Amino acid sequence: MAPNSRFAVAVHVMTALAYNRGEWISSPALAESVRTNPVVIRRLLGQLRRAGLVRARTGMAGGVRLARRPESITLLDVFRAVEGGSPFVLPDKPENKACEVSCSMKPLLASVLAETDRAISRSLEKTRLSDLAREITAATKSAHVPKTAAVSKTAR
Amino acid sequence: MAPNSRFAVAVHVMTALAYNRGEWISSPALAESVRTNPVVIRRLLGQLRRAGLVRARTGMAGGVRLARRPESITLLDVFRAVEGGSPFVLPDKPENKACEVSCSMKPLLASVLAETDRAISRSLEKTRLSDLAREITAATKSAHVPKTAAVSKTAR
DNA sequence: CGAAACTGTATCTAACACTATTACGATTGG
DNA sequence: CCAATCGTAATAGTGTTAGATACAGTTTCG
Repeated sequence: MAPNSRFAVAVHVMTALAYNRGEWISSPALAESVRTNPVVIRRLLGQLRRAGLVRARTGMAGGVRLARRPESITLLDVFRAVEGGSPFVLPDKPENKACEVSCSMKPLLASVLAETDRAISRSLEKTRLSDLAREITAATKSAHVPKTAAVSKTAR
Repeated sequence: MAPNSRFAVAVHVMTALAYNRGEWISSPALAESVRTNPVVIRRLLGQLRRAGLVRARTGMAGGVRLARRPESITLLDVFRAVEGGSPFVLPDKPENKACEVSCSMKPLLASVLAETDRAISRSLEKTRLSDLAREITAATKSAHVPKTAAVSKTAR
């Protein structure tokens, strides 16, 4: 799979949980929806669980559901849970003391990257899981589908 | 070094060139400022050159200088030149036709990531190379330094 | 009770990306 | 001619990620 698809997969999973609000969904079911391995999903769910975004239940008929209302969870919450921090990093090389540019660079870069992070955060916090779930409902309705009705919502 | 430090190094290099406006700076000199290998710098400069941001001159006393005025180059130009596109990617797995969420996910994610990219772009295009060069001048002045004056501006 | 279906980890592997380094041909100035 | 440079190729080492198998602990249900 693509490298660094964690955020995309996390949004997919969280949206599926929001769409199936209240139900306990298993990692194999989510894995089929994402088309990946259940363990990959469980690893991701571990991060989301430790961030307080989902609750898990063990045992048969176990699975995962959102820990909070989908209206109160934004993509920024998901992003923070699964991506450590900035997608860009500062090299941690020591500065070259003989060079004026090198000596001033670190704080300069830090402020640039911090501003970029703020921009990303502001963008992501505009979208809530409830928005995405609603869009899926709309897209599904507009598609000329349900003859069999009551399709398994995620898969299986 | 840190993975994905290309953007940070590119900003460092371009700022150094803006600070030494008009002069031809060699890749070994830039490499000392960044504390990395000259070839790493030359590879990066290749991307910046193909993007029309710098000009190179071969031969002894060769090197690189900005191709345009530092006032007309923003960090977005630098970003576009060295980072392909979005820091996040969509997995290219086929969707699960039996799942409503999976079927609607790709366009949804695409629009979310596109909006994030726009936010990053708007943030980066606010800063011009001339801004950074000026900040280095200010930082260097405020430091209680020049007794020896006329320090080699980059290094060596 | 016992089988079945989960979660949560640990571990291993293969693929991939990135940095660093060495090497070499071509170019240019002194 | 010689030295310093660019541009590029080839290679090695490192780190990250997804995928996959395995297994202990938990819970439901017949």
